[in-house]
Amino acid sequence: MKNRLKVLRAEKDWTQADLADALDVSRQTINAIEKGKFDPSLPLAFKAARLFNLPIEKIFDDEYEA
Amino acid sequence: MKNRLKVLRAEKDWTQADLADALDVSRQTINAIEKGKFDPSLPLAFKAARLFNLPIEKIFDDEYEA
DNA sequence: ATATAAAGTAAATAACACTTTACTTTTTGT
DNA sequence: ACAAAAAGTAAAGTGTTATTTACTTTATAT
Repeated sequence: MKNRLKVLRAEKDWTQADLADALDVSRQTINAIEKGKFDPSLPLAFKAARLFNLPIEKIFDDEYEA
Repeated sequence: MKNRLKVLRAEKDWTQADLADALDVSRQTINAIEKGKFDPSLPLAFKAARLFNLPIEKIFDDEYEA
């Protein structure tokens, strides 16, 4: 699943480590999600949505298949 | 995490099995999610949102802690 | 150019989403 | 009351999300 975390981070001038701290996950988790290695859990997606004050759908992009 | 699946199902007069079929998961998975035993994955949440034509936040309710 | 910060990557492990099978309890209809 | 459908529950197993530690590569600043 694609996401706009890198852009949203850039807008706030945050490093991956900054975002990781804000979301209470490891820096590697942020990196893996940004690189599309795996999808965040729903609670983590909610946390990101609250942090950026955006709906989940405006951060994560589920281009649906079948 | 709370959710409104039971109500949304009722509005369409669907059983847990009907919803499970529509979302391509097992009936037990629907039951467990409805009973709050675990949270759906983000892709499954997106699928439910599409099915009910609602934003994720209108189906799942993450009352945030800390 | 070189030091430093940031980002990328990888392996091992832990935690959780989801499945299958199977059984019990509750609800609904006649 | 009774049968049938729906919902609830549980255990064992699989795959994925997320963690930690640690190392390499890329970007930034002086």
